[in-house]
Amino acid sequence: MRELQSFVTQGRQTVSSSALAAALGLNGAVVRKDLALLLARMGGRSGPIGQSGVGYDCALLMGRIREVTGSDRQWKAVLVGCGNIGRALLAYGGFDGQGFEIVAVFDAKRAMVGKRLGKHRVQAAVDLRRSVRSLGATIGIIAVPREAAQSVADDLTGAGVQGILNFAPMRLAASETISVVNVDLSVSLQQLAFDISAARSKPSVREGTR
Amino acid sequence: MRELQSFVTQGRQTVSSSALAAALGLNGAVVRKDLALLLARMGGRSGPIGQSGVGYDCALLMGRIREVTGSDRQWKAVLVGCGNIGRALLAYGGFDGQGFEIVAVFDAKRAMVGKRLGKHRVQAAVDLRRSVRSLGATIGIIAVPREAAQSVADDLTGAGVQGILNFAPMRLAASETISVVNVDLSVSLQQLAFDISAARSKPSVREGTR
DNA sequence: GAATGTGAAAATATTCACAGCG
DNA sequence: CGCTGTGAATATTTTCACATTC
Repeated sequence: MRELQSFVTQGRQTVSSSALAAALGLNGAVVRKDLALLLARMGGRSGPIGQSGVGYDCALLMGRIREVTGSDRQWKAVLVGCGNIGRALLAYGGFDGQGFEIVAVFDAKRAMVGKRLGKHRVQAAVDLRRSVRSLGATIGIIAVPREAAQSVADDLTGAGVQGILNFAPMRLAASETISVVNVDLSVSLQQLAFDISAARSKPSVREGTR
Repeated sequence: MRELQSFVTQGRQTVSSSALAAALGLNGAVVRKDLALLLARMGGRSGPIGQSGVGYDCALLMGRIREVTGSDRQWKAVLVGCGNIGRALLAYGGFDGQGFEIVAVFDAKRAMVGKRLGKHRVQAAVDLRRSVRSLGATIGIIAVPREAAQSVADDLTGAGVQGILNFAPMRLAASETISVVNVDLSVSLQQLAFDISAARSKPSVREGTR
């Protein structure tokens, strides 16, 4: 999506699989196949999306990708924990543009409850279930210390969220019906240390998003 | 490493590949093969690490993994950008225990320079190259806005870091000799949205660390 | 001419299954 | 016996290559 956007920004109407691939450090066939596979997920028929001899219409392709990845919907998320990471998330801002909105903020600490953070008033963690339901939030963001994370995850699950973005450095035990994505700083740092070490022995590159 | 640690905490001396696999939601053979492959990276001979009929010695295995992943070394990192994410990283703390230490903090904003954040005094971004060299830092952490990220990456590269942990929402163009790990909030959220959407159509679980 | 979509081929990864060891 | 280490068997992913379309 980012590369597509940058092509659009450059004023391009269409882009070829190989141009995209070059920008991403991939093989053109990968892009074509991934696109075909991804779009095949779109329930019914969406038909071929590229045009022989021309490439892909950037705007059209972006729309289809948004659709199939769920980025076309509006996702309501609740943030649990407003320590440093929580506040960083609130300040991050880049969510709205992507269809994500933080609709409530919770914290277990008495001292935090009632405080204002941006446009949010911090609520007591006790009210989490009720609040999530009444707001219709579908995503929970866990930004609490490790010790509290599992219990928050259980509360979120009980409240009926469909997915959890977990910043606590642990694997959550969660129902099969819930999607969990972990963002873990120490894992990322260790990944980097490993990549650096590996690069010393073998002269090949490694890059990835965690 | 986390699962191993938790087995140790539970008082276990040894652990079998299948016990580890169960904790990680994997197949025992995967664990054995990964371990064999990972330890094979250890330049010379390290010999078999598990014991037939018993399993793996947790402490020994952890040591070997640390060694091969570079977690046994002490990594010095410089943090560039002390907005919300930067400050969250500083407050995170969990680094020292893992062999990572933030040895300097930089920011481009005049108003920030000279301020104290924890035990660090924020330095002017202009001094980055000199400072990185004199401190012998090997990792750079980019926590600046997207617009500034590439230029910071170039500075870090010029200063001779071996790897970059990038929190800016973009792909950095970097020399092949530098390892880059990206941590991207909007990508993680989109991943979650996709997983949720996918779970609605296909009844399979998806979980991952980003 | 340029570039897609996709079978077929090659490369990787995962799983099975079992000989061998303590 | 319980469990590792690993060949062999599967399955999946990646790449190639080309007929087809605009």
